[in-house]
Parts: sequence; C-alpha cells; structure tokens
Amino acid sequence: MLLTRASEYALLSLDSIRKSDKPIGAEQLANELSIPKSFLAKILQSLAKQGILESRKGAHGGFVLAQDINEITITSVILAAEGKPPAVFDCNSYSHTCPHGTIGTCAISPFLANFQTKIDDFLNGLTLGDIL
Amino acid sequence: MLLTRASEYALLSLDSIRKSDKPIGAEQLANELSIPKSFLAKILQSLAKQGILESRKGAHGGFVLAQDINEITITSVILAAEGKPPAVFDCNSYSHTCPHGTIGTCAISPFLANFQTKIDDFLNGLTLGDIL
DNA sequence: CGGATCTAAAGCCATAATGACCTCCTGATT
DNA sequence: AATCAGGAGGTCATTATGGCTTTAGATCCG
Repeated sequence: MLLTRASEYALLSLDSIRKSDKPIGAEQLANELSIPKSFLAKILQSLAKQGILESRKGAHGGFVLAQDINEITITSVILAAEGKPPAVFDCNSYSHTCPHGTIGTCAISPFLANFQTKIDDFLNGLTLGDIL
Repeated sequence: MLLTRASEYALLSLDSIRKSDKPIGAEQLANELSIPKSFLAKILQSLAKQGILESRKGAHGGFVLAQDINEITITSVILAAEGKPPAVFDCNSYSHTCPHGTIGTCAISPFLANFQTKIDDFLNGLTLGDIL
C-alpha cells in the first residue's frame, strides 16, 4: 500500500481542524475520529513541524491550520505524515539486495521512474481545498 | 510502498524469459538475477497460475511466456506477483479500525478513489512490450 | 525407474506500522 | 506565583507485513 494510516489520520484531522474556529486538541480530535490519541498526537506534531498546522500550548491550546486550505498540497501532508515521500518502489532502500547493484539502471527502472512521476505530478497538483 | 519485491522480481524475470528461446528454470533464473531461488519459485508459480507463463515440468523444464509480450498487461503481472491489486490505501483491509465504520464514504474517500483510478488507468494501459 | 523440475502449503524471522505510557516543557488562567 | 491544560518527545509493547525457507508431493522427461 502506498499510504499508511498516518496519512489517513492526517487528512481526516485536517478536515476536522479546518471546520473549527477554535484550536482542537489531540485528545478531542482522537475522540471525534475514534482513533488512538497517542498515535494521532505524533502525526499532529509532524504536521506542526512542517508548518502545516500551528500548535498552541497551554490551556485551550490545540491545533489550527497554519496555511490557507488552498495552499496546503497533498504532497506536503503525506510527506509530513509518513516521514518520507510516497514511493512506488524504493530501490534505494533495497540497494543491498538489488539484483546486480544496478540501482536505477535495470530493465524496469524507466517504468518505475515514469510511474513515480505520474504519482508525484498528481499529488503535487492537488491541495487540501481540492479534495475536501 | 505500492509495490513489493515480488513485483520487481516478476518483471525482471519476465524480461529474462522473453529473451530466451528455451524454457528457463527457477534455479537458473535465480542465479542470473542473483535473487533467492525459493522466493522466486513462488512468484513464478503465481505467474504460471495466472496464465502469464507456461510451466514445463521434468528435465529441461522451466518457464516460457504463455502470451505475446504485447498482450501481457502490467496490471496482470503485478496482480499475480502481489496476490492482490496495488492499492493506494485499502480501507477494506482496515475496516475494523476505520474511524466511524464509514468505509468508502468518509471525507477522503473521493480523493482516494480518484487517486486509485489514476493508478489503475496507468497500469492497465501498459503492457510488458511497452516497458521492456 | 530415477533424477530434474514444478506445485503447494506451512512456517520463520526481521522490520515497520501501530499504539500505549511517561516525563518534561510551555503558556494560559486565576 | 501557583496551578493546570495540553503540546513535545522519548521509550517500549504489540501487531502486521514483507521477505524468505523448508518440506513434502506431483509430474514429466529420458
């Protein structure tokens, strides 16, 4: 699977957050979406670190969108949530067992690169505003 | 990752097999590609079961293409190799922990479906002949 | 027959995904 | 300033998945 739960939770969270005028805390969000708080908290932290969300500490704290919904690309959300870009097949992480050490230059490399580009282009062309 | 090693090995194997006029055994292929024989054998079996390869048992046996290279779609190869279609995010396999049991009808479902369609269309439009 | 080769099913191990917990730090509220 | 809500961030347990092995059996060729 290209995406993990982290991306799912991130996108659903952003959908909830954008509908609120007040900051929403991790706990409240976890209850609202019926998902584990601890896991969600880390995802929200990542989104904040990437500048997608703004976090407010202390009482009545929580998270709010740091950017306009139309300026947040899906790519950036997924990157923040997953911690790495979504890859069709990551030859590099398999470099030690690549059939002939021909990383990126084997018979199927052109296909993989082409496929990857299709996906990247699709995701780069979408913002949160487009899909929610 | 969308694809696993199974797909990589399947595609590389098909590339080798198509270049041979004689059947190639799993062992020979494993040596040629420097990949584990036992694992490869299983993948070749799947390809044979799907009618992509034709298997010949006994001495001097092995595998040959069962179809013309331009009639084998990438989709069918991946499906055979992975045992399931390549999914962006498989809500169904996560049904037990889906935020509200709203499988396929949540806020991001339209996006996921759209994304998935993009990928399916791309793969369905390609044959082995196109990429090798 | 007898070895070569595919078929099939079960199971093992390492890693990554998922999630629980705990402590510290920050900032609002009183 | 004291208190408390809530984020930051680390560690650890659990579980799912990927990657691969093993074993036993069925076929086919010579």
